[in-house]
Amino acid sequence: MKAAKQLGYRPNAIARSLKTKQSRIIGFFLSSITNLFHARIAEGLQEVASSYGYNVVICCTGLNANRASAFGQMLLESQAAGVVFSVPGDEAVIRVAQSLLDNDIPVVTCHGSIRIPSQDRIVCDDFQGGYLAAKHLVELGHQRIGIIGVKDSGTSARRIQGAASFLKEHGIVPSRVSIVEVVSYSTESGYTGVKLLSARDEKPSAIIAANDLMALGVLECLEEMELRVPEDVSVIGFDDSFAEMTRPRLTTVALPMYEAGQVAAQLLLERIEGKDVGEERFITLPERLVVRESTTVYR
Amino acid sequence: MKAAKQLGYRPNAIARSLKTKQSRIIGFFLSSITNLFHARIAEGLQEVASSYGYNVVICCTGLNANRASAFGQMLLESQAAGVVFSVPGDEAVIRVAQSLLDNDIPVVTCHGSIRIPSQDRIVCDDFQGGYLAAKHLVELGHQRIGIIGVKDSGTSARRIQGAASFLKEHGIVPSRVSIVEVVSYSTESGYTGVKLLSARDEKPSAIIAANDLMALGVLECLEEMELRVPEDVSVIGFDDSFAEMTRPRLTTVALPMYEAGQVAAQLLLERIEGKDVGEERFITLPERLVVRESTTVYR
DNA sequence: TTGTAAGCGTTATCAT
DNA sequence: ATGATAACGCTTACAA
Repeated sequence: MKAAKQLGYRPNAIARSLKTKQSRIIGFFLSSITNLFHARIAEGLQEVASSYGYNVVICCTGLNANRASAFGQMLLESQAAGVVFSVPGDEAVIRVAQSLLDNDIPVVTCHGSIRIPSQDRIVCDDFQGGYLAAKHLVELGHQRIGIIGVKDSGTSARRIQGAASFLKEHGIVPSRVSIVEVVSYSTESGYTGVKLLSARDEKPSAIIAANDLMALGVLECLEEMELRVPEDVSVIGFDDSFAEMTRPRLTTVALPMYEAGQVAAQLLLERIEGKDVGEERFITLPERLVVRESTTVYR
Repeated sequence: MKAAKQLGYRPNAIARSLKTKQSRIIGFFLSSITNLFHARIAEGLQEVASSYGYNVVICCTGLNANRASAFGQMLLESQAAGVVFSVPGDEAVIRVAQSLLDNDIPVVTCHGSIRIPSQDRIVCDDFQGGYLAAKHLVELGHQRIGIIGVKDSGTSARRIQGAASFLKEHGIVPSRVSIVEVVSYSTESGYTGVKLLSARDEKPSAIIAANDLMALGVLECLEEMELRVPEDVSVIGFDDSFAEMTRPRLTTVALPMYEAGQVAAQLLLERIEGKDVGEERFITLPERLVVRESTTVYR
């Protein structure tokens, strides 16, 4: 040992990997690291991965099938220890995940499509998030609630269900809650959502938008209609992405992405190290209400 | 070849690396991937790296010395092909970069501290960015310009120099440009910057803030003072981070971070593949003005 | 052109 | 306990 230290000996991880038939690389599939959402997952993932001596290599697919396949190929050739997916369930991605699994490489999805074959899954509790949002509004005295959801989005649907569930349980009369659906998670959609809502009989005193981007559009439309936020109508978003940057600052439901990344690493590492965990595990993480300036008591 | 295909042969990258004494891993040092700035670099870096068959592993130091050293160790043991630094020049980081270099692993900095030993460096042209901002304002007819810089920041200083340089060249009388310095790149600092500016004799009709976060604070303070943006005063930021999200949307100077990441990869790859490039290369990338809603013609 | 063998730096097995 | 040896899957140099 003394001689080793004197000579500045450093073990060669490559040689070790050749013998053990496994590198200490964890692949992370995401569409773009530029997305705050995925960046938070990546950070949590890398934190616990590196505390265990594993490295995470980012695989930004840009939703491109060829790129996804190339990453899969590379991960296979590099004898990756495990991989986590945080992407939509495209054909190519599904094939990649399957071939990884076929080669005994553990796979978990973190906020990824249910269509991706994987051993463990981590998701956020959308239902509870919606529930929280509605609860907040009702506690502030609001009775007429508008909800802007996104068509064909499971996440949006679950958020709406959660909100509707709370509203029903607490005696808010169904005719006073208006639900409209728009086509995408965008500022423009939030804007048109408000237009749709104001065409209804009951004008809401509070609006739940399916994410922050849409809430921004809501803010904009409301200003044009000369309604003040929060004095005239309260607004709440989801994600806690840039909610600190809007004026008024957005009240929003925050998603525990950093924690999700950590949990993903933990579960993956257990599989990698060969722990005898059960079959498929399904972890759902609680969401959290962040109250800022866009909501206030009714009247 | 036919047999290989039939049997589903896949070359083993580990074995190859053992022989060639070099893995196809590129390390990327950054404080946090959650920072849009670095995320953009990472994306550019990864894009060209993977087109050459290299993988990038993210090393989020959180500005922590131990973590930085651990990543350095790991990169050495993994026989990393090269590494790029995009972090401040702390003691530990400097030591890491030096030991990498000592082991013949190419190192480049991309928007990193000048104190970090490295073969090539990529930076954005702060001076030209400041120049562009001032030019835009003057072309809109503004004559009384306020500039809010950040103390002890080289970037901020260069931006101010660039702006001042344009102003001087184009006959704006020096007494009409007010420069104040605040302590940090934050919303609060932007806010106090405006207070400082309005204590001066010449009230500016346009304000240049050292980044978008500060510009947001400027917007806020101006609103409190019942000055409209852009009708009463024009505001311009730097970075193009969340400039699309403010109301009014911020005119800002965008930094080519994605491109910087691509260039970093290119230069690094040239070194890795043993091309005979010169000594230290110093690339400075042009910035770009993005005109949105917070600036308009004077009066 | 095709084939054979040595060696990269570990880990694991087997004698000592 | 300690030490020698084979094997991991590739690349490369050299021989046929």
